[in-house]
Amino acid sequence: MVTIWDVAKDSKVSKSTVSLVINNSDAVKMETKLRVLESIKKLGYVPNMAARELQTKVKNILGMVFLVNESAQKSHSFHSITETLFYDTFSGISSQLKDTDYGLLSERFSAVNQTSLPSLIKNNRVDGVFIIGGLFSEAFIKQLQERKIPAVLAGRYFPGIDSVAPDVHHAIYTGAKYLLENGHRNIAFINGPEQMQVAQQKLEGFEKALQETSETVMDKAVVHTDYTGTAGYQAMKQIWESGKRPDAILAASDGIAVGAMRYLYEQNVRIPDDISIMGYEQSIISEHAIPALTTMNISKEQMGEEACKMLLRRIETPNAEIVNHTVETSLVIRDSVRKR
Amino acid sequence: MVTIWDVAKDSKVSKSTVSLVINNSDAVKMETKLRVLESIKKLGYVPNMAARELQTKVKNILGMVFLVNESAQKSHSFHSITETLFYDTFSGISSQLKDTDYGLLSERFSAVNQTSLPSLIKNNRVDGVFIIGGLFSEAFIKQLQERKIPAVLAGRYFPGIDSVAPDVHHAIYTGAKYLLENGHRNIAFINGPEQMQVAQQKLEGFEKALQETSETVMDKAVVHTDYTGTAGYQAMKQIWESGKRPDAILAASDGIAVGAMRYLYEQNVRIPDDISIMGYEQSIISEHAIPALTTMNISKEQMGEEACKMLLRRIETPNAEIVNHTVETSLVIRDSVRKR
DNA sequence: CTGAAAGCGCTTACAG
DNA sequence: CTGAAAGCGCTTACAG
Repeated sequence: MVTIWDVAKDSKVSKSTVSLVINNSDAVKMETKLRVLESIKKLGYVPNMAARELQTKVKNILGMVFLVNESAQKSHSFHSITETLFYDTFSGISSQLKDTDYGLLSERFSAVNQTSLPSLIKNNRVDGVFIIGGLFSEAFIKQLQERKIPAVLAGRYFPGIDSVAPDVHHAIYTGAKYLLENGHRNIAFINGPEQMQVAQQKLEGFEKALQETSETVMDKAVVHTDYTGTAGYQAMKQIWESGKRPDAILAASDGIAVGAMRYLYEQNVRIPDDISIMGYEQSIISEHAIPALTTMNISKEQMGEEACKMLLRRIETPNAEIVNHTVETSLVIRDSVRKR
Repeated sequence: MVTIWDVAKDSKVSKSTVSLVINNSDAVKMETKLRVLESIKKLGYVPNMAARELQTKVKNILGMVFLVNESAQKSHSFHSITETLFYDTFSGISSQLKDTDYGLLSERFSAVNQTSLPSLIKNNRVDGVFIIGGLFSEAFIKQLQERKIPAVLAGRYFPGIDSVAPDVHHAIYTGAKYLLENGHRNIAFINGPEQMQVAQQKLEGFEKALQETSETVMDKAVVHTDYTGTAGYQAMKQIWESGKRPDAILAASDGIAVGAMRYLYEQNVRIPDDISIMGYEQSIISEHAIPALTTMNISKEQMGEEACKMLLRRIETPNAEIVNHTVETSLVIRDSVRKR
């Protein structure tokens, strides 16, 4: 292995000088610098990260903790809710890290039922960490804070810690509004699990949109379920069998939406001819649904980018004020909603 | 930060002894060992990876290079082919790494048009590397080999280097066979890009199945296209407009299948009543398609697991013989194929 | 502007 | 079974 010492010898300077050159110090005469750079290239020298870290304490590695369910079910079955959050956020972070020296270390971790920390953090392998997804408990966050490791949450807000999350309330509001604008007055809202804070925000967004409509809404139905295809299917079935005939469905996730579409398909109800449907998340399945699903884009990739900027900032200035960032959402109009 | 020295002081032994304990040497008296372990727990000592690496040269980090298209398009649009390969392989590798000390460093990299290596490798940050996906050139593999870094390919075979890949030929053969068994005799095969080796294997698998049928196949159509939804849509359109009316479609990817389904949907052709369709890959979109898509499971997660075992083995014994592993594929029967 | 020296926190022969 | 010592490849004051 070629070391700083080999470079020093080759360019006839001391190790110190080589080090200064590597670290782009301007305290080196241009002539010397060039000579050293020459040797570096000639010898194919690559700095040893471990040696550097031992001195500087900076690892140049960020951690990405992807929160998953304890029950390690098949990653993308019809029952799954993880969908493409991981990949999208990863892409966002990656693109932001492209021109830095940081590497990205990833770990799947279940943070709901346990108070321990990901080994990434426990073993001190990262300078800072992204927590992806909402599947964490308060205890987990407390642990994280005690560790005093720079961290930012991506996907869910939590007080007292940096976070980036979509404006859930506004997103659902926008979706509902769109349905209303298209003449739908009998809307069924298939929401997420009632006990989750996010579901509450979604409900409020939905209600707000309805209230702003001057014409009275004829009917509405709100049902709570999981964010999965199967759950959406069951919820739709329940609505249908209860005799309700909404003219539009607002789903709290693309998974739910597609599940509902499946049920309607089986009942020979045509979308959007007989009923309009609107998803939430802009995941891969919304784009590939038939008909293509109109949905809300919650900018997961952008969330990753933003999270990355925030973490880098936090590492630089550990005591800066906590920031809770909200990411823009937008309507993605495709083929599942029709004017009534 | 608490170091080995603090532990040594606390348990009244030398640093050497503490080091031996940490590394599970059996050359330490049980009594001493216990005392040291006690101190470690008490002080919350965590070994400094950098210092260890500086000595041992092992980083305990594996790299995962995810091959992407140069044209950095939206990660999961209807035009995308990456789909869930990344996440599935990652899951497989992760589960295999769970009980080891290895961390997993990831990087997106475009390896088709350039001969440089991922920075993961260039900067010497990993002990070994997974190359995920088939989007690499021969030059890339050469570079990799010159580096002499332990590496295994996941998703595509290449001579002279460890690899895990599905048995493409057999998978498509099985799919075609299934269509045949269901009485279909007029099958259109929408294959991947003609110049890709994989597409060639797929074609052979398809042809083989047809040849084995004693009854003569009435008609068949083979068209080549990209592995995307839009490409599948266009290919189906082309077939349809040419006047062909196959009774079954065999698609070389779930993306293609769903694209074709979209076109058929627009033509008011019912699946599977009027036409059967079969995908390939068992990606998230096949499970969520309406009707749910019958497809071939190419065991991406298992591929990740296998790749992981292979890489670990390769790191242990660098000179062992090259192995090219083939992973089992299986038919996933859902709702898009009907007996004729 | 450049060099000598100390030290980061470990591991690993080598003595005893 | 345990300790003293060297050394891994860097960075960083400190001299000059």
